[in-house]
Amino acid sequence: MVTLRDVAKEAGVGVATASRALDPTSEHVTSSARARVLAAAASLGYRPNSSARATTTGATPMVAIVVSDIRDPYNTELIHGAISAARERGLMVTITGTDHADDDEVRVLRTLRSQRPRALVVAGARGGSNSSHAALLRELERYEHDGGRVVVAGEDELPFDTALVPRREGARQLIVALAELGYRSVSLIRPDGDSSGIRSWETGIAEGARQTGVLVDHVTHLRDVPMSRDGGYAAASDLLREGRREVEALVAATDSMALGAMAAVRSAGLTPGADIGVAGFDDVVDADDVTPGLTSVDLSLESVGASVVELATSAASERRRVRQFAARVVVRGSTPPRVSGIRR
Amino acid sequence: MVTLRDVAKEAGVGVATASRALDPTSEHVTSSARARVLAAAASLGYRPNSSARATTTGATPMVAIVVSDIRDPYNTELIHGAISAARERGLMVTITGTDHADDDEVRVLRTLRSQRPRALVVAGARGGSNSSHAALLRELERYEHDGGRVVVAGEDELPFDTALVPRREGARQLIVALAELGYRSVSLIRPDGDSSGIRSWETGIAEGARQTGVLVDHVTHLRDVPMSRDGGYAAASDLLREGRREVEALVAATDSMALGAMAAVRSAGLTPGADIGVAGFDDVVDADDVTPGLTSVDLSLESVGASVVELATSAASERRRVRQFAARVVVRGSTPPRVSGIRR
DNA sequence: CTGAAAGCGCTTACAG
DNA sequence: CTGAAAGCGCTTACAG
Repeated sequence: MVTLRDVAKEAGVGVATASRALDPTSEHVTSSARARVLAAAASLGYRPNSSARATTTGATPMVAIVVSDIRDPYNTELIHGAISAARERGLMVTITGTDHADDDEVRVLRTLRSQRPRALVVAGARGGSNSSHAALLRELERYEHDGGRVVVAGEDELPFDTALVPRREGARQLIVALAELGYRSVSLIRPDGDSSGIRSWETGIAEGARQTGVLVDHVTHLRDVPMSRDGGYAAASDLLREGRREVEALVAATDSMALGAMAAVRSAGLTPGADIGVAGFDDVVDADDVTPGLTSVDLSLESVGASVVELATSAASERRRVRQFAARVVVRGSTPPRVSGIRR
Repeated sequence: MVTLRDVAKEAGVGVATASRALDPTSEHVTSSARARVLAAAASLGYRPNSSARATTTGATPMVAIVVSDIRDPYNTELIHGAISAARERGLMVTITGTDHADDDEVRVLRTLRSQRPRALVVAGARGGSNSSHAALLRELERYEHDGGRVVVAGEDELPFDTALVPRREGARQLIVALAELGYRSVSLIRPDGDSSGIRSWETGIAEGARQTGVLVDHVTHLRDVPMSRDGGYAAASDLLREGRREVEALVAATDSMALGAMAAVRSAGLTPGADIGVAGFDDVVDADDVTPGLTSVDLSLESVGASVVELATSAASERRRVRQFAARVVVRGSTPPRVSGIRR
């Protein structure tokens, strides 16, 4: 491996000068010295050893992102925004998946501390026990205490700089949009367990309901269902079997649950959209590819991802910063206009 | 930050002993010394500085993966396999996206060399010019020459250890499956441009055709279409407009193109499946969520991802290793059985 | 088995 | 502006 020493020798300067010449922000170099060093570096194919640089300066050019599952398009969208923003700043992004295990998250964080990343990004809404929450918090605080930066992407639930996913606002807008389409009564399809993301969504739904007068059936599902396509299918099946035909639309907490609900509607011999509206949340599935297209809410996840990197790299501020983003309802065929509560 | 020195002092041993005690593979430590060091490390919350370790040993605990677009489920599946395998080995995975720009890939690789990752994984089939291919190859060889490992995930087109995505075999099996379902004549929907991935797919299709006697219409599309849903829509629309009604199925190079093709079939007033079969490739979309479900080919991408890490971490072998994986056709409603060429 | 010492490749006061 | 030197936090022969 060619080292700074080699470059310095080749350029006929000391290693200190070579180091300065290679640092674009350093001004204490004659331009001729800089030119010679740059030429030497190029001809030798020199690449600074960033580990060595990191042990000297204490700062790594990495931002570490912890997500539950890297296959989830929700996370992927966010990560994509982060990678682009990181690249603009000459940083690398490291991804770790916890596979949904809460305690694993703590373990992963501990491992990550070895890396001394410039910032640790925790993505996704937390649910789960208070004890795991406390353990997580302790680990993150320890990290910040050691001079690292912690940034949260998702909910406003941890005392660090946060890029907020606009779930509440998005859910509110969705109900408003449905009201404008003529829906007067909807039923929620949601996973069980208590996650902050779901809470935000419900809060937004309730706000929209209050604002528009839309009736929201906060039915407790007959069985516990997971946040997945199958969960949506199960919950919607139960609901339809109960025969709550006064419900004009199923409003699901995620797109995948909504897709499951659509399948359930079909299994019940009904047509999604025409007979009963279905709406999702997140707009990450290729909602145009299902039939009918799925009405959903775009949560600006790419911007959230970019913001996370911006927060991580900007000068630490004395007070906690919280970034807001816009949500946007995307109406598609799964929620056609209704005329005064009567099926079209 | 607490350092090894602090741990050693706390445990009442020298820093060398502390280092050995913390290394599970080192045997030259009394178990009592080790116990004291471990206790000290735990109570101090010590985490080894992996940059420092890396500058000492020259080896980083990172595997860097370069993909075109991190949002592509194809890549995501592969990355997920890699992350899991990496975690088992105590390694981290770094992701970089090139956003499909070939020369960007070279630039990214150059940046990555600074990181000195244990291995560089290049994922995805290459297309493009010979010049960019040459530049890429040069960069990778330089990296290997410096003692790094290069692993390719995708096609057999670069002279490094390779985990092969079973495109050829998968395409062959698909045609065989279609033949068994009664299809006698299919038309290909493929993107233009010349990529090794598409070439493999076509080779497999041709093999299947030879084996089964299925007629493959290697029609050149009327216009250039991209490898996307819209591309599939455009190509299929042209084809249907031409009125090649003797074609019994559209076989697309990717799932997204197939979804576009399905939409085109519908726009033409036909029903996908019942009137004309549609098949995709990769099985990464939630093919169950479209109606009818999309017949596709599972390419074992998660295994490919895991294999990449295995190749990257196993002892370097004097000869190049190529790993093979199985493909599996998943038949769904978009290709119902046909009775002797007559529509059911 | 153990510790002092050298060395990994950088950066950055410190004196010229 | 420039270079010799110290130091970042580790690991690992080298002598006990």
